[in-house]
Formats: sequence, structure tokens, C-alpha cells
Amino acid sequence: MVSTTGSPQLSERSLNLFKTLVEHFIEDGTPVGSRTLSKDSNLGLSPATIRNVMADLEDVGLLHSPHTSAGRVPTAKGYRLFVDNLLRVNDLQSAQVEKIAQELTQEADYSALMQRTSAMLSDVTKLAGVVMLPRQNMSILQHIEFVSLSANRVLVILVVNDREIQNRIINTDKNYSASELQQVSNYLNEQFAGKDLTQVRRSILDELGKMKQQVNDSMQSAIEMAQMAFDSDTSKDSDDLLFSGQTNLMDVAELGQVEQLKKLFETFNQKRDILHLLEQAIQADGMQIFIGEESGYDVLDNCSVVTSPYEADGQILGVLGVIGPTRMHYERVIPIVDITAKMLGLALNSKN
Amino acid sequence: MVSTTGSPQLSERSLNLFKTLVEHFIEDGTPVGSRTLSKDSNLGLSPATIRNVMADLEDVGLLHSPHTSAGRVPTAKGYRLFVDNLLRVNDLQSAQVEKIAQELTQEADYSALMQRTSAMLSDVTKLAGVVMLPRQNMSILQHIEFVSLSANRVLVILVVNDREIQNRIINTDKNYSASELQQVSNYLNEQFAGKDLTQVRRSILDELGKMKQQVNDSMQSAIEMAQMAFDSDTSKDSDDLLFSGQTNLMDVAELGQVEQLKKLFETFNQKRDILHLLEQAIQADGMQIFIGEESGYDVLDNCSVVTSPYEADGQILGVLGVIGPTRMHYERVIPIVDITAKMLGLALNSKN
DNA sequence: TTTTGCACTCTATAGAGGAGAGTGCTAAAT
DNA sequence: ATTTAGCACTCTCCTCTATAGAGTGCAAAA
Repeated sequence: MVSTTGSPQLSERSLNLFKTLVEHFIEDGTPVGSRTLSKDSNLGLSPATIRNVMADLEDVGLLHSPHTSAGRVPTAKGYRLFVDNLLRVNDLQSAQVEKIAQELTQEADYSALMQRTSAMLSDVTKLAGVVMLPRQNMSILQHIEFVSLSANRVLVILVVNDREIQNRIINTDKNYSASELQQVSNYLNEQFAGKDLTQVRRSILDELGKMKQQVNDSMQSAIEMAQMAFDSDTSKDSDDLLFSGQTNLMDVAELGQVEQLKKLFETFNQKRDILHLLEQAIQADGMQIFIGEESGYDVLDNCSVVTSPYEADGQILGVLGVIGPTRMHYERVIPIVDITAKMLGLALNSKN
Repeated sequence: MVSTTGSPQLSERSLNLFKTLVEHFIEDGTPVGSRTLSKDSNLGLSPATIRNVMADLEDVGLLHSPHTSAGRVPTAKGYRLFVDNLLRVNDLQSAQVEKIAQELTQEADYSALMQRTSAMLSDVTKLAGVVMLPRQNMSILQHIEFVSLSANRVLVILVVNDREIQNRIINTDKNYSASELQQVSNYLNEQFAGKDLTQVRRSILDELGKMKQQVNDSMQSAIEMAQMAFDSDTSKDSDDLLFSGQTNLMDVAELGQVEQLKKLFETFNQKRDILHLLEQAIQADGMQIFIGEESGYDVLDNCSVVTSPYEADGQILGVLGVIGPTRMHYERVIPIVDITAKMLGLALNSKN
């Protein structure tokens, strides 16, 4: 006997059978019957015996029968057990690792790199890839710069995390000279370089607001300008998910008909729900897998989400992962997501 | 009798019937039979007469029967005649125009504006919206700026068309001081502000290359830097289409099953084909409508694409439009695309 | 404890039959 | 010379039925 997490004890044999059943189902997609399983497993048991075992497994909630005369299918709980305790993850071919590494390290541009990462995830797994860009409170301001475009219009440039660049244009009350702008950016750089964006924004809105009365005119409007620059920043918040390969999901039978696919795609577009999910994933450090209903979102009932945080310089920056049917090749997908996260981290480091 | 473009002459009555047939079909989506049409048209003709007329229309290639006992459906050629000669376009509710105008004019950020435009097109029409961003040879360089990030890494900022901002980071051979960078950007601004990007790139690669021998060391590497800045630029080329509302197309019955939708979505993702199509549309000035097979792309066989170029300061900048089933409400969609293009132009102007 | 045997349940598939829609043609009506 | 009515015909779509096949659960035997 082997004691498994929480649920009633299952014999080694049961687990063994369960494992081959899941594997078979992941391969085939059709419910697995006792006859098939009898041949598939190397235990030399008759279908009848296996039927008994399967009935037990169903009682414990690991399996489920679509209807009386169909075989059996793993439940979310079943997949969970499978993934946590039974799965043996493939070692990646070093060729494949090489390919991933190469694709990512040679990409020079920050946003292109992120885009490419997402594309690669979906490409290699043939599922949908997603990358959550670094969150603001993980974004270290490196440099801020103002450029005068025309009277009253100033371009603000933020360099963040040594890689990412953000722009916005603000309309100012008065017309600033180049040297005035230089002065402002010098001041802000001195004050805030090295701090994270949320902190910077808070400081600017609070502290500088207080300072305002004590300084001269030109500095005063400079402060106003800084406030404007960071005020409009929130707009970018919803833009920090990169999807790709959604169309891959149109092949998977489980997601079946158009109606369901549509809901799924709309969930992707709105980003909100997926964002929440990934935010959960970023907290539990290490890889995280949401199987079917576990995610808590109805649209994802037939989906699993495999995620891993990525980090650079010892700092967790964001999460990336793959979305596919619960019936996916976990043993392949898991190491791919894992290695991709590591490689992305490396790529982000190396550009220092 | 009324002479119509090219094809054999059709009586006014035939055209009238044809028109109501198309309208009915656009409304219903089901093939239209003689009985229905007899009631629908106010001509007071019996089904039998109408059958004769319909047979004629089918001979000319305007109609088509899915099978013996179904009604009739317009062909691409039929839609073409309908759109060109029979359609009376709706006047837009001024409220709707107002809404569009407001959404677009209050959007401050350039790329957000474009994104919003696309989103609005799909939102209002309940179809897929697409916006082609200004092409490079339409992109006027307004300002170029260099910012030193760290040793050997320089941030290049291009302000284009008075609105759009492009960034890239280049790795330089030597370490530039702020004033050196200032010098370079001053020089480049003097030389190239007001010219379009392709022109600028050509000049930099050709002329500056020749100058190289004649100037001092610091200037020499500055030129190299400029070359690097503009060299990597081409990467952005494929990125100038903004889609939205693709999921709307999942509702339309004509596109039917998953397989076809998948192909369509993949075409969107690859962008290439749609880009070509829109490039055709930008040349024929004014609105352009591709109906079904006319587009020349198989995936679009059941789709129509309604486009309009948008311009600012008298310059055509790009194209925008809507992609939907051939059976769409042209009388509604056409004015929406039209007005959106105009409003976008206005929004792009007004920020001067 | 495992296996054999068997009755039972449910799905999927194919075929038959009928209703309904719409046509084209011919002959009558205007 | 058109238009209409009448009618046979064709095709789809739906429902109903029958049947084969897969798989089960249970009881009794091994």
C-alpha cells in the first residue's frame, strides 16, 4: 500500500493502472475501457479485475464515466494526482534547449523579446502561449528624459528595468526650453532612478505636492509636469499580457464547438481573468499548474494552465506559461515552460 | 429598360426584384424563394412570374441556387451590382457620429488612438476591425534624440508624424558623452527633420557613408551610430496592422465550422495577405470594397472587406476597414467605415 | 481475490419515410 | 405577349426505428 495525499489509500496496483489510463487517454482522447486497459498495462490482469479497480477509482473521484457504456476519463482531481505524484517529466532534448536559448538570446529589442517568447511557447507546445510582462512594482526606473516636441508638447521617456521603454506625450501649460527640461530630468533622475515605478509615482504625487509651495516658479511647473507624466501611467496597466497561438486551440476536440471557443477567446482578449490567474501563479513561487475547474474560471473548465515565473537578477519579474486542454502532454509541456522561463531570465540578465 | 454595367440589360423590374432579394437575404441568411419574394416586393407579382425573373437573374450570374429546392442567394457578382448600383447607404445617426468623434478625439496617445479606432470599428459593426498603420514612406521624421543608457548602450528615439514614437536600443563601439550625443542628434535633426523615413534611411546609408572619410573621429563614429539606428528599423515592417473583434466573426453562420475560422484567424495573424489587400485599397483612393472571391484570397471567399483610406494634412496615411461575411449590412457598415476614416484623420490633424 | 459469463445500458450510425419548400414547365388567362 | 395557375418533380431536413458495438456491473465459478 502507498499512502497518497489526503484521499483514501490506493494500492500501488490501482495507481499504476490509473497512470496508464491517464496516459492512454492523453494520447487518444477517447474514454478508456477495461479491455483496452488490460492490454495496455503490463500487469496481466483481466478486464473484470480492472473494472473493479476502475470502479474504486471512480468512487474516490479520480475517474468519471461520460455515460454507462463509455470507458473512463480522468477528472480534474485525477489529473492533479497524476501531475503531482505519477508523472515523470521528459528530459528535454538538448537540441531543443539550444533552439530556445538561441531564439531568445539573440533578440535585441525588449518588447520583441517578450513577443518572441510568447510565440515560441505556443510554437513549441502547439498550444496557446502567454507572457505576463513585469508588473509596475517590479519595474525599476532607470532613466527619465524629457524632449520638447513643439510648444506645449513634451515627450516623456521612461527607461525601465534597463530594457523596457515607455513613452508618453503630455501637454504642458507653458513652453519649456531644452535646458529647463534638462534640469527637470536631472532632478528626477537624481531622486528616483533605481526605485520602482509605483513608489516613484507615490512620491511624486505626495512629496512633491508638498514641496510645491517652497520652490520657485519654473521648478513649480516642472513638478506639475512630472505629476502629469506619472499620472497618465495607469493606462498601460491592462496591456501587460502577450498571447500567441490561440488558433492552436481550435484544433483540440475538447474545446469543441465554436460557442465555447468564442468565450475562451473573449476571455483572452479581456485579459482580466487570465491576469488574475497569473497573479496567483506569481505568488506561489516555482511552477504552477491549474487544472480544469481548479482555476475557478468557467471558461477554463476544459483547460489547464501551466505557468512558471521568470526572474532576472534574483528578482521575480513576471510569469509565463501555456494554456491548453486539460488533456495535454504535461510531461512535454512542463519542462518546456520551465526552461523557457529560465532562458527568458537569462536573456534579460545578459543584456546588462 | 435600364442599361447596367457591362452585363446584359435587365429590366427595371428585374433589378428591383433583385434588390429586394438581396436585402431579404442579408436580413435572413436563408435562401429566398419566389413565394417569399412575391410577398416582400410591393410589385404585386405572382410567384410564377418571379420565378421566371429569377431564372433570368441566375443566367446572368447574379444569383445562385444552393440546390434544386432551395431559394436563391446572391453571387459575388450579385453583391457587386447591389453595392455599386442598387444600395442606398444609410445616413448615420448624428448621435452615433458624435460618439465616434468623441471616442477618437479624446484619445491622447498615438498608438492608443490607433488601437481604439480598430476596437471601435469592430464594436460598432459587430464585425472584425482592422487598421493599417501609416507606412514608412508616409512617415515624416519630426525629431530624433539619443540618450545614453550605460556604457556602450544608447537609446534612440524617433518621433514620427508628430505623434508616433519609436524606440530602439543600440550597442555602440565606444562610450559617448551626453554632449556628443547631443551633437549627433542636433546634426541629424537639422539634416533630416521633415523628411520621410525611407528617404532618411537611404540618405544615411548612402551619403553619410561617403562623408565618413572626410570628418573627424568623433563624427565618424557618430555616423556609424546613426547608421545602426536606422538599419535595424526594418524589423517593424510587419507590425503595422491592428486587428480587433475577430471573435465577432465566430457568430456568423457562413463562416461555419471551426476549420474555416481557424484558417481565417491564421490569415489575420500572419498579416501578410491582409496587408497586401489593404495596400491595393490604399491605391484606389476613396472607399474600396472587396466582395468574396474578388479579394483573390481563398480564406476570404465568404468574406467582404470594406475599406477606406484615412488622411491627415492632405496626405493619405493608411487604410482602415472592416472584415465580415459577404452577407453583411453594407448600408450600415459602409458609412461607418467612411466616417471613422474621416474622424481618425481629424484626430490626427487636431493634435498639431 | 480473480476471472468468466451474461444480461443490460447507452451511443452512434445508417436507413426509411414523410413533410415542406421551391422549382420548372405547360397550359390557361389576361 | 405577359402573366398566372396547376402540377409533377427534386431535394433537404427531420423523425423514427433498428442494429451493431462498446463497455458496464453483478453473480457465480475458479
